[in-house]
Amino acid sequence: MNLNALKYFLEVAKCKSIRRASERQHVAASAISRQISALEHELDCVLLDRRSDGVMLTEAGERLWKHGLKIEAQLQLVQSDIDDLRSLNRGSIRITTVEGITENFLPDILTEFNQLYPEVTFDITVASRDETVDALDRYEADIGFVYDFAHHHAIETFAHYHQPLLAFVPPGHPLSDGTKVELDVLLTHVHVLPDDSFGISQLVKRVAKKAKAKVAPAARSNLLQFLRSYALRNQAVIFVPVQGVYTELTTGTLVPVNLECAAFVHRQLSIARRRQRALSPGTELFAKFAEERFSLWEDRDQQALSAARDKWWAPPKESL
Amino acid sequence: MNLNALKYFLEVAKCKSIRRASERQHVAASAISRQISALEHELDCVLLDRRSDGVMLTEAGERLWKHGLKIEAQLQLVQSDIDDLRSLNRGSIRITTVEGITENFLPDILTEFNQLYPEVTFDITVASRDETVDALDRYEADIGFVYDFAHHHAIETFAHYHQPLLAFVPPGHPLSDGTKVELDVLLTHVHVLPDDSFGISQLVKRVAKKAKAKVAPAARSNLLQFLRSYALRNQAVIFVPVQGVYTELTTGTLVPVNLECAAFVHRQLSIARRRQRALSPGTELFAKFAEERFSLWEDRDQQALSAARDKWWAPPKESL
DNA sequence: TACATCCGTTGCCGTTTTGGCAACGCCTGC
DNA sequence: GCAGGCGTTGCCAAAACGGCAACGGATGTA
Repeated sequence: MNLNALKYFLEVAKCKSIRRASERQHVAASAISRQISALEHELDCVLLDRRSDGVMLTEAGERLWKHGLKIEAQLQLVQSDIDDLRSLNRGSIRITTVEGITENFLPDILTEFNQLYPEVTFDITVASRDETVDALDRYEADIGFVYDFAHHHAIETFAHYHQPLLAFVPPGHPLSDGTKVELDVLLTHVHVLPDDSFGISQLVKRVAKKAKAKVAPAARSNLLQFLRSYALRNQAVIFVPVQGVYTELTTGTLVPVNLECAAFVHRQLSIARRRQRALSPGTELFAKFAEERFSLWEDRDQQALSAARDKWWAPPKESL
Repeated sequence: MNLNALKYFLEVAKCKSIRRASERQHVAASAISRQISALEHELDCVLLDRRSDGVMLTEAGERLWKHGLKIEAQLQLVQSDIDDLRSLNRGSIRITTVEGITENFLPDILTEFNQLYPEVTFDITVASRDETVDALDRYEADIGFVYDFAHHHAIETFAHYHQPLLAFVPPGHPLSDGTKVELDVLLTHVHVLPDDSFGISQLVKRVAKKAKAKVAPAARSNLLQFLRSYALRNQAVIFVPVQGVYTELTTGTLVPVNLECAAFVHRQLSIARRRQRALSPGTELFAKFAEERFSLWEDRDQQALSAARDKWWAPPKESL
């Protein structure tokens, strides 16, 4: 088998077109056409279903694609594994992550990591949980960060950052003084939620349904940043873990609500990786590094939260 | 990277010589020399330590070798995965196994499997436990059978065939009538043992040491078949699981000894495979097949054993 | 129906890569 | 000092690759 042919085929599989693949690979379409013909002959099967508007993968093509991605990843690994020998630790780490840690935790640990290994560069893609999982599955990302990951045949998680779901309001909100409140009552206030692709939204709805409370967000978005800004301007309740509003919490632009909800406690951020895939030494190193930082940041979150409570919440009644 | 270059390199790594590799690959030595130079240039490292009598792998070479084997295995997998699409299930399954199941269990299930999938061929290598593990680790075998496998970073076991260790003697031996005997007494009789690379030998010695009994085999061998033949001719005790003497047990040329030893009970045969390695569909199929046959053969072993006891052992005293 | 447009394929031909051969330099053992 | 290994290099032929332009087929449009 010829690696060039495989490379072309993988590009065609991505583009679903020989012509587009030829442009992206900077070769003539005929070259790709021929290489793939040779591949088909060698494997004794038809890889592409030629249509008038491009190509579709046949079942055999799908299988070659699946293996080809793996082989491609393996080849990249060789280079970094040998580079690692000179303890250069250069190369790029591709991270796909869900939003929520992109403002503090992630930039912070990346900076810290870069101080130790300046030659390492990062390639960060922010995406939904499902897209993150897909990117890992397709070897388009080396590791990923996801919330409350349940199960996927090809993905495994291996480090956990405990991040309970909390509710926050801007200062001045009636609940900003630490008044104890149940979820059903809280939801009668103006609130915002992420869209249903977020675990947060699904969780809040599930718990609300049990409590027979009505969820009627004043705004929904696939961008937490928007929800924060909206909540600030509209005195709305926002549901996020501390990390999602860490900056606002420490600067006093958002205040925690005194909500206790058992179902919200067990949320966690995890590092995810593709099963049956070896990672480059640098990526392994970074994963370990991130894992170590998890507990540090759990403490920071907790401290920020306590400080905010102490600052904003009225002293408990029994001490009055 | 060029697959041809990698292929040459892997051959060189195996042969530890460019010339020998060139002969095995049917190309000129100069071609290989150049390809490897190119590879070194591309990876920016030295792969081979050129000596007067051949080459040695450098550390970088070792790493490339490790990855290369994996990539090679992946490539083979593509072919069989696509072949499998036509449900031909052809191709070869490479099995490395320890001795002991090579006379009855293995030929039997292979025959049975071949009746279902006639296009599959087998490549059986009998080796020691360590060699079996090595073969799996180096991708030279697809799956393996080993006894009492403990731990190896790259190998995992996934099906178990319970095979207690027993003692057998030829008919006419004083212990052939089912006289209950302890290990220390049994070892005062003439006995034979496999060499120390066998788990059997290690286990018997360990237990004997605890019982302060002396192990002094009249014969040792790395071939069970020899030990059986020797035991038969010399009225010696032989330690094996039922599978090791299944034929002799059913034909009445060997008789079980009435030995009870708790430490001997938990031995098992397992199927082993390399971690992080996908197997061809046919191999997966065969592994499942073998696993299913395990329980059937556990029953057969048990029945053969019971039948032999009923036939040879004197009735228990209390019934006299 | 005729035409334009997009697709993948094929024939031709120059370029690049690969491999065979023989000579070379090097080391080791006799 | 010489013979017999080894890997490497220069030279040249063979093979593989890729660009270009023309072609056949499918689709959409006037």
